[in-house]
Amino acid sequence: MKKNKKPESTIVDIARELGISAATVSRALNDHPKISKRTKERVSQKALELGYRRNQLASSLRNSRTFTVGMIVPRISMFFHAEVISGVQNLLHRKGYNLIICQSNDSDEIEKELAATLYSSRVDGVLVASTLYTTDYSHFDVFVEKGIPLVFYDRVPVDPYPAQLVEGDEYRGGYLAGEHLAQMGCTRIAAIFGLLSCSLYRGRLKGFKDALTAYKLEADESRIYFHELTHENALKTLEILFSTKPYPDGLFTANDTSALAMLDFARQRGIRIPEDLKLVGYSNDPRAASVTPSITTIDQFPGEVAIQVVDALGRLLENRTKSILEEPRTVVTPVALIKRQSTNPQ
Amino acid sequence: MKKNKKPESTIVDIARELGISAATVSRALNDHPKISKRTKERVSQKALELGYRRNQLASSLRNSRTFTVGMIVPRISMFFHAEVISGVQNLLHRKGYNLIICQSNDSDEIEKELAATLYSSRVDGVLVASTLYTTDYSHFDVFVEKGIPLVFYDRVPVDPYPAQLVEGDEYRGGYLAGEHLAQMGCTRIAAIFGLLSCSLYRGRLKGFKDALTAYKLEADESRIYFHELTHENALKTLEILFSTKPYPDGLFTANDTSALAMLDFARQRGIRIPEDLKLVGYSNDPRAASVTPSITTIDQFPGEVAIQVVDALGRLLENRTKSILEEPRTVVTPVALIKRQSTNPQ
DNA sequence: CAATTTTGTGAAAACGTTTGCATTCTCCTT
DNA sequence: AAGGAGAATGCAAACGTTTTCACAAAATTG
Repeated sequence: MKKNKKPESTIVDIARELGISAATVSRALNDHPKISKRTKERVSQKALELGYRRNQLASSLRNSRTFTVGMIVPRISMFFHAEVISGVQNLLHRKGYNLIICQSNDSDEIEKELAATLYSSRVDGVLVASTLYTTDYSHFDVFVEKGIPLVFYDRVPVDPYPAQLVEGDEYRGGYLAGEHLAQMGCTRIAAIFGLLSCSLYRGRLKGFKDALTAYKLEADESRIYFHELTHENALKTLEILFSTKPYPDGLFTANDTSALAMLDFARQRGIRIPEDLKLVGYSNDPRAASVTPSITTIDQFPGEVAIQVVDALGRLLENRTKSILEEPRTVVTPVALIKRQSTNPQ
Repeated sequence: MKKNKKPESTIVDIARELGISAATVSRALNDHPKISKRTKERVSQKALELGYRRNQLASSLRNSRTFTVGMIVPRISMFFHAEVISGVQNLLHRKGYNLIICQSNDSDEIEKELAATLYSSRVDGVLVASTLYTTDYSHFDVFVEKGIPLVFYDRVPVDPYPAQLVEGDEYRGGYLAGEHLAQMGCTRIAAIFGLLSCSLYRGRLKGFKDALTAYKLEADESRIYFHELTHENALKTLEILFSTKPYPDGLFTANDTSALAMLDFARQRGIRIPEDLKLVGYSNDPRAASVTPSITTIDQFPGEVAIQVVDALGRLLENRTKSILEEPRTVVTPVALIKRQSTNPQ
């Protein structure tokens, strides 16, 4: 199937055919007020006829605006991130922006590389949920220096960084979880968090501890674990937690994958949930709703996060055209406790 | 925080500082063989010093290669698609390509728009899982005409279309499901499919019917339903299916969401699974594994789909540089039956 | 040592679009 | 009728890079 690729037609082609200048064609296509109605009609007619499509590259080069936004996420297929991406993409599309998606696979090396590529592509703005291990954010400096809108969300820099931040109310999430377990009568509460290098878990831990304190339960440090929140890691920790009596009667895991691991472990060891142990997860992963017993968890409202992220970006994009730069600002998105069977004594 | 955006430095700046020509700088940066080692070193040294980053726009405009691939999917957050996107993004990144993601939200109007935008952005290739309703594929003609690599996957054109196709083995998936239900002793087998406008369900239906026939079970048309596969729709259909005895003793749903709906319905109506009814879903959604009873389903190996898609695209991209165009070709990716509790009589 | 090849570099054009400024033409105004 | 205003368009430069062609200098050859 030999294809004779037609060459792309340009405004120059249109101009030639119509016997006018390329400048006029350009203005006509952009609905410039000084161009006569008649010319505009002739131009758009001819454009259609020749199958003309604007070359966005050339346009962007000239205007230094690409109408493209870059997004770096740790893993596209994680439920929360997939939802945020989906929301962001829809919102940006409405504003006439494209979205370049990159995933760091939670490697800060790759993250660096991606930042460089996005800069090369001269994106108009960048959205980042960084890796769990990013502590040095200097690979984003180039965007700050060049005044390119930069928004961090979810996993945000721990130390002050001159960019917009959109973060979940991690403290409240942790607090709600701890409070709920306390209210349900747990006294030996254990918890599993991710590494504290990541902003997420710092907040959750603090909120969790404060809740226990508020309920006159000392947070027992020996029952709090920190590691990457995978299914396997969770099982290992649970082995330890349930190796010596008294067993914990409440468990907060900082993601739902670990909570699901607890369910497996419980089934295998004959631990009854919620009777013997009450369980709270985090993220409101769809699986948490469909397992038996369903898992009490903290919803992060990814749709709302998407809205806030795009909103913050939008403000920056507008300000940039006015070349006013905004103060770094932090937006906190809500969380909510979703009560389910795993903490419900009937 | 007023920022004086530094202007971006260009190869011309480097050239000026070094007292050489821009052409030489360009060649040095691209590791052109004719440039002396010494010059290359001086250039890359100075580039680093000035914080130079290639302007990909200008480069692309000149070379008419953007190293960007566009991808149109119905919904980013659907499990299967999120997995494919994730795989594709990783593979493309390794090849030095960026990925622009677009979601059609299953609207063919939006799909059209997105195709036009991607063309405007002069992507080097396009990957498409079309909407459930796309029957007219002419908005992709522009890519075919201009010889831009185009790969359809998952939801592919039903009628012949001159592009590469990567589709799951839908026939086999349907067959495996029907066969398994038959082997487990079901005799009154019902099924719920999506609309037959979509390639997916045609294949699954045919395979399913053939399996029943092979097991001497006539496929009872009155027990086969077609509609958009949402939770609510499934419940409505189930109301009908379970309104008159004899009730079905086997059910195949063409996605897992509907299978989960069946689980809810069963719980509510006191139908025991698998004792009273055996259930097979499709897609191997993570929820299918974690519910009780866990749901037997068909895995589509999204990772493998990603590999095949990128492979097909890769061949096209290479051929394009040699300006040989490949015959349209169809690759079929495997599926597998994952047996779980919903069909397992202890 | 002259002739030839090789090596390294530069000048300029090109990619397709946008835009500041200039220009033409028409239509008023006094 | 001269001058001015306004409308519609054109000219040419610019965005930053790559590449063809040409050319000088250096190295090789006989």
